[in-house]
Amino acid sequence: MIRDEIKKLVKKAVEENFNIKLKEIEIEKPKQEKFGDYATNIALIIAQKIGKNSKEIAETITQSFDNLVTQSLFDRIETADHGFINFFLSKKYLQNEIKEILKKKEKFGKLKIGKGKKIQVEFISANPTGPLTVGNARGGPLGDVLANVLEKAGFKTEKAYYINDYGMQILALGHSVLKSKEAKYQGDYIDYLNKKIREKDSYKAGQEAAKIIIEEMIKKTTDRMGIRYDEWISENSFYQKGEVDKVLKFLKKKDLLYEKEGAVWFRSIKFGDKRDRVLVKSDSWKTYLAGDFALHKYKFEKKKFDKVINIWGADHYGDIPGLQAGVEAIGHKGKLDIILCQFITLLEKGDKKKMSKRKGLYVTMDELLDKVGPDVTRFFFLQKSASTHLNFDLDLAKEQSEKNPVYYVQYAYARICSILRELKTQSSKRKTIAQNLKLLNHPKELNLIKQLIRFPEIIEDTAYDYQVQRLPQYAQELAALFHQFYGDCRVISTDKELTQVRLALISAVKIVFKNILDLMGISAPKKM
RNA sequence: GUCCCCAUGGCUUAAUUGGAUAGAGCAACUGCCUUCUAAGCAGUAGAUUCCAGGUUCGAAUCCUGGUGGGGACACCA
Repeated sequence: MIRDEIKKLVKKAVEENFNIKLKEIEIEKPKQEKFGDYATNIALIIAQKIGKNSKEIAETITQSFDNLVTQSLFDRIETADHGFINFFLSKKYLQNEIKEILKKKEKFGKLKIGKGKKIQVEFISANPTGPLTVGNARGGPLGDVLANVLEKAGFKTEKAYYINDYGMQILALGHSVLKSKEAKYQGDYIDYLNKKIREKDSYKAGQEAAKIIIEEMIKKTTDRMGIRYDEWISENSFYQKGEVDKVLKFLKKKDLLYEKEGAVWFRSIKFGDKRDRVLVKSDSWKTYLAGDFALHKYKFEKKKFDKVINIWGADHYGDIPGLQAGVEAIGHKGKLDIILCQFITLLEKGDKKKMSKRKGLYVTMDELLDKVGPDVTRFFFLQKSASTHLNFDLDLAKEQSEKNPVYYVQYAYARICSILRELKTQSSKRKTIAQNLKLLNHPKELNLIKQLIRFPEIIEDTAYDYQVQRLPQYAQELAALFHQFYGDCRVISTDKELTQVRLALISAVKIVFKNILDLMGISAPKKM
């Protein structure tokens, strides 16, 4: 990655010229072309530290790069007004990168950040008490794509769905299925389950119902969304295997449990929590948190994940300290990251209503998939950061689907395929890797290459900060640059050499499109 | 009451985590199809980034105080 190269160069230059040790250097992509392809603000940052003018510092650093310009990596390196240092990549460097991409193909962008490390992303994990709604499935595309990105970054990655098939909501489901007085859930699926289930015991009926809901409803929906889980983990299985009791015993040994008012409490205050948490209620049922401890012990010890990412709804915000305390207590501090997804507010005839399964007030993911299809659905959710509060209106989603940017991206891909088909009919044998890459001189061509070489940076940044919306954004930018190129530069022409290098260029663009679409789990149509 | 998240053109939103002139899409308006797909391209218009202070070379981003919306404060999950 050229960005890494620049990072190293700047770091070295600063350390040599100013005798400062630096941890990390930010190399950014300036918004404006005139500020170069890459830029660093390092001079402004160290100016205060060493009490010198930032512009002077920048100039000193820039001067130490003089020999590099001749190495043909950069056309020029400039210092700007405030002390920014701007790097302008050379044409030669850009042209040669095409070869690199054609050689690596689908492995282009593959990094080694996570080499030798196992990571798990757990997402959706909605209670098995009804169909998936657009609310609780919001984390689906996010988690799925985050896991894909981490895999690309070199981690050994797994995707998991945790099934809460133990506890009061299962009992409530059972009551609902049996149509007893304590029924809480309603809907057609409850009627269906009522007919199907013979079991008369409420809790057992609830467990049976949960199993059916997972198998016949939730799994089908996640399949339709294009999500393939590596593991469906049952909470109840931890009880059956005695794993929950084991964790409790372990904590007791460490003197982290105590009894109060007939319940068993966990001393989470010891780990920075504001209050202690109940693990065993006075009615002897275990709480959700107790199961979660067993779950995370399983994740870290049995499955040996070095890092676990859980994607939760914002309503679980209050549970974070308790779980983090537990993770620390069982000896895995710092290995758990939790991403909170903000809520989706349902707009119904202009009124805002919080979705509620119990009230039967929700839009199911299946409805959305029926109306707009999986590609639009995924793109729609991927574009929005997890912290965005979203107003959701099915009609608006429908309207937006018709003009969804996903088609813009897919259309670019289809156009490339179309050109490649056309070329195939014209000549059967053509070398893909061109010799005359220096013919790629048009600004639209160079801009396109600049975007291509950013692809690995997108993977790197997202692997660190989990901001998945960067992917659809990148894809749109790439598509825009391709469409512009398409407008100005004909690929197929009478100039055979030019045709050949442009063929190489669009082949590289195709590779990157395929890469990014695969990461997002969105189809790459050869025709539209 | 305490804590968390959010507020960006008419709408949906982004901003490389403090960087240079706030970037897209939709909607509106003007051009462009006898040449590889017009689901496209080129262009116009539209923003005091909720308000008021503060921190500094520099703020949508950080701090303080408000306003508005969502969420959490259980022996529910």
